[in-house]
Amino acid sequence: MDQVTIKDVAKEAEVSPSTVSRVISDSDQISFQTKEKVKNVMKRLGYQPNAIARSLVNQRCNSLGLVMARPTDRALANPFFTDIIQGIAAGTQRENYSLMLATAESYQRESEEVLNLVKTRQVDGLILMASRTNGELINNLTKENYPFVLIGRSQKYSEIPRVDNNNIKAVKDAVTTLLSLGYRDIVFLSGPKDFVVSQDRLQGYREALLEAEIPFRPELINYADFSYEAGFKKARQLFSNYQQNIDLVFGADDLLALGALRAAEERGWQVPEDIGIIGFNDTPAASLVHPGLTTIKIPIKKMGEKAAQMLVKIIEEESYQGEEIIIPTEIVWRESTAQKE
Amino acid sequence: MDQVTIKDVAKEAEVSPSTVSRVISDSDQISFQTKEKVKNVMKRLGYQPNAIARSLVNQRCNSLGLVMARPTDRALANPFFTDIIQGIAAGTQRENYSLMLATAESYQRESEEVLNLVKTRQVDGLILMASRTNGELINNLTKENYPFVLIGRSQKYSEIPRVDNNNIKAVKDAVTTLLSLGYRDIVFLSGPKDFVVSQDRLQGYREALLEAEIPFRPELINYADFSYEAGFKKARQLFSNYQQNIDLVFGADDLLALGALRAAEERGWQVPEDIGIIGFNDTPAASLVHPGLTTIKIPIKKMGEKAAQMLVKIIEEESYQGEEIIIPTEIVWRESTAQKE
DNA sequence: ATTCTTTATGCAAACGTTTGAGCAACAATC
DNA sequence: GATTGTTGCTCAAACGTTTGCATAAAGAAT
Repeated sequence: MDQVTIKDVAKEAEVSPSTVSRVISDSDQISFQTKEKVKNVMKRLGYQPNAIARSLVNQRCNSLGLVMARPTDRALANPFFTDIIQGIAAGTQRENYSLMLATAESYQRESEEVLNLVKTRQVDGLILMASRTNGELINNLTKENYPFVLIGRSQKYSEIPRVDNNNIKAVKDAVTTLLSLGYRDIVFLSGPKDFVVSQDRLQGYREALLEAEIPFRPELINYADFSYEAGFKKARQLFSNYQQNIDLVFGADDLLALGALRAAEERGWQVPEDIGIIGFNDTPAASLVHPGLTTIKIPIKKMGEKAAQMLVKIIEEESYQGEEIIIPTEIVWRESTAQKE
Repeated sequence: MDQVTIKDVAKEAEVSPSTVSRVISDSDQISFQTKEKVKNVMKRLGYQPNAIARSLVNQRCNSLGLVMARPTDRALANPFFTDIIQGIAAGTQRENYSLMLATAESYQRESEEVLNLVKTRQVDGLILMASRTNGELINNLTKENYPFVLIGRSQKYSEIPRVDNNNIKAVKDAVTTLLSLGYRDIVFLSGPKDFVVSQDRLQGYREALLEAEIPFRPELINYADFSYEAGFKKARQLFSNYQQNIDLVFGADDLLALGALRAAEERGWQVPEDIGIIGFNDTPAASLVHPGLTTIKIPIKKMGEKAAQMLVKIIEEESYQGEEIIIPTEIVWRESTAQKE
């Protein structure tokens, strides 16, 4: 319980504290014999350098901060949350840093938490989730030249260290492939308009149609919250309005797609025979439902790892200012889509 | 970027650093006028006390450590993980502590990570997940009187600060109710034998039968990994072996129950008409499948909060040694079970 | 024998706080 | 006018490290 300090080790080994310190850092100013002697004592006493004291003199604490809002829209945050944290934790660890996790009740308070961490010097840098991240905050951090990395995309700030996936391309590629499978009348079930992800995914859809020279039908674009219920309701309504003229539902999130799946089932439509369905994110549930949901998988964990890695590099390498890393996505084909004859 | 220190504030306010410090702690040794003057300067310079320096002198860093293994059995960890972290984070924050998150690749390395955090004094106390937590580790921490709280239950060590739910009672109550609904031949799909949760849940099942004086049929007890696939395979096999003689499947985890649901569907059995199904944990997917899965919900988030709260109390109150907090569970009735006529 | 290098170590200051002890200045008591 | 008490502040040590500089010892070069 009582802490063994460098002085205890020094006394026991009959050297000065500075010598012990230099043994720890494996300085070549210390003779082999002394090193051995000191190392033995350290082991015997179970000595571990006090990280706090170290941080104080080094002016660096070897820890990264992750700030996440934990608001009510749990549905969106959930699968993402797990993987992103795991990834970041893994990356952080690999770089021999610690991870401080701060959460905030709201997006607004998120900034306060961030600033608190920063100002009190509890972390050397920050990983921020882009979802709706406060623009002012990012501005401030940039201005102060404070190390940070963004996960995701913030519309207003493009020249910023970040790791992301290309939502536009992911959807565009998927839709293009779906068109080649024979689908033509594709409903797009988008998330809320004010999310950058929503806008990007929708754009991918439009670009694919444009390229394939398929006329764009505005009534097929629909907005809903990122939730199962919202997807269900919207899909049900769509199905009854346009039943003759749609053959696939593209959900901008798996939850939306799962809602649509349920709506199809309710209507007695066979999936994929009567209508195809595709989602986004490869939520765990996507593989558990029946038929399995075709979806687009983002390697979220890897994104977290990359972010941590990049942040450490920004912190440690004076000249490195960060970059934009785009992680490729992948379509996971399951039974909810098929080749149309 | 450059840090504003207490000395800068002192100089600017024409007082000594100690005075500034006492203003921060709102000591009554400082006059109202001086306090105001100093506070103004602090605000003007944007001063925030350096947490590291503070920790060094206080011998306390105001942060809690959470160590989690992130092994391959992602399925089990997943829904739990999210909520537990959110809860712990919320609790930690409310107590004005920070949260350090360390993950380990394996259960074995979990101990190393823990000891590292502890020895280097990066945290004031630990929250441990019980799943398979290393017994030796717990022994050591207890012996050293190092503050920690366990979430879940470790069989060997009962007199330990922890927050948990009562798995035995939860299952027993559920089974008792199910019996009263008319179910009688209940398959129990257990998790791996070496998990304490598995054993407890199974025991709840047996106690309920015993109390209702229903003969125990050993062939109805089956073990599987906590996974969807394992549940599916086991259930499929059971269904073909005992199709006349079972009317409900109790999955010790939602994934197992979902697998069983799928197996029933494959066989063309109607749920709940032909067979009832119940799970455990109220995984997000439980409400997304059709029919909705009846399940037992643990308020995981609340458990995390309680754990954080208790840990802080242990740290701060000399005399308080912690306690055992049992959080009640709740049955969530959905369509996969019904009153049998 | 003297000076110069080299090697191995110790000294002391610094990092930014907190806090017990000390001390002026003034008021209250006799 | 001396004594005591109170108020409001400052001084300096301490927390456990790291690191630039000084220095002692030993050997090499003159």
